[in-house]
Amino acid sequence: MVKIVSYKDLVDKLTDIFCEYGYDGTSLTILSQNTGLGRASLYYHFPGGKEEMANAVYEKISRDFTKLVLSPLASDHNFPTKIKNMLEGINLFYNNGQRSCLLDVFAIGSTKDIFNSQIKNAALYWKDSLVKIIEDEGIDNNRAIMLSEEIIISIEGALVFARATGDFESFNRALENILLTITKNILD
Amino acid sequence: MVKIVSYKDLVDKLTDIFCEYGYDGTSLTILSQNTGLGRASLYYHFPGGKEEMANAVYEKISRDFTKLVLSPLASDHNFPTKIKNMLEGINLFYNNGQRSCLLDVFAIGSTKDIFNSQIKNAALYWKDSLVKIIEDEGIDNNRAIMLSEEIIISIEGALVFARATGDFESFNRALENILLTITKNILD
DNA sequence: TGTATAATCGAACGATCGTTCTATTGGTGG
DNA sequence: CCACCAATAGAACGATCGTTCGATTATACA
Repeated sequence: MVKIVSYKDLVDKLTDIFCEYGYDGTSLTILSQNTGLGRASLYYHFPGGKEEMANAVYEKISRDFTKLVLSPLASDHNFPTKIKNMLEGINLFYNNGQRSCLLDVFAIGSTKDIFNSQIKNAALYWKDSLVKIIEDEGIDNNRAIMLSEEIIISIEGALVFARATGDFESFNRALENILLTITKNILD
Repeated sequence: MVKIVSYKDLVDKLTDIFCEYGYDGTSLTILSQNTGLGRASLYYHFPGGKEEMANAVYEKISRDFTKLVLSPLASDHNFPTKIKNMLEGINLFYNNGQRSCLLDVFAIGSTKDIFNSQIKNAALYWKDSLVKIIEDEGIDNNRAIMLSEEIIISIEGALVFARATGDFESFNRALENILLTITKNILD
């Protein structure tokens, strides 16, 4: 186990734990054992307890998503490069498809109502960003919306499929396939 | 609330509850309140307790999935009809995309290890069924595999996207789009 | 080196967990 | 009408939940 020596390490570890057990399935005992910190020590860093830990994890992955997935779309590279960089960011964010639970953890159980609107906003912002750069390539709005949804759907579906089957190489294949399909559809 | 008058009604209700709260998030108190049955009464029907209830729910949705999604693929209709019937089954199974949690509930938390292999088998069997009927249309194996994965990925992704955004009409649009794309790709 | 404070910990709290016990109700066949 | 059993429910069990307390150790600065 990687030794925890900083607050960042701690949040990283908490992320792994919540992903593995889910929010409701993660007990303070599990958190204590897997971090190596006593229960009271966890409350020293997060006075708000389990909910504050989940918030810290959510904020971390929210920042990661913005940095790795959204910011490439806002760069001034050409269209294929934007998509390519986004897909590479996706691969990093989801750890080659092996970390598909990031969304599920917060979309299920006690945390559902808390994070629902934030997840919705993130999904819609992602979609709008895609629509925008596709329209910039001369595609009309309706078709840009359709293509954008197809991209996101393919990515999320590839995650679900990879986890369900345990075939994580299918995730990389799916990402490559998306790049081929979208550039072909746009730049025909 | 629909009154529970049979064992089937009870399992249906349990399915709704587990979907809403997740396995770990579903307490006996919640189960008792939402079914209208006392805690001990639930144990009369399910001596194995919470885990047996989850098993009953899983077996129910497993039967539903076989009946609604898999059996259309094994029918003796022509190819487009098979796909069309499967997609209609998907729409019923997932309740117009509003019940996307069916898989997630069992793929996360305490139930993960129990149902992992069964979920994997179901996903692979689904894929193999698709590969088989696509090959029957004269498509070579590699391309049939690719197309099959694309279909499943699009369906699962559409579920995730619809739930994340709350836009459940997008689910129906995605299903229609799959039907168009696949029949066009196969019967060109 | 002494001291303030950051960081840790085990123990214990009340509440709730899943489960079981004992008793009571409702319907059905003799 | 009674006897039997399916089905119900409330109360209580030990265990674990998330949380808090009091006290101890490590660290950094004067």
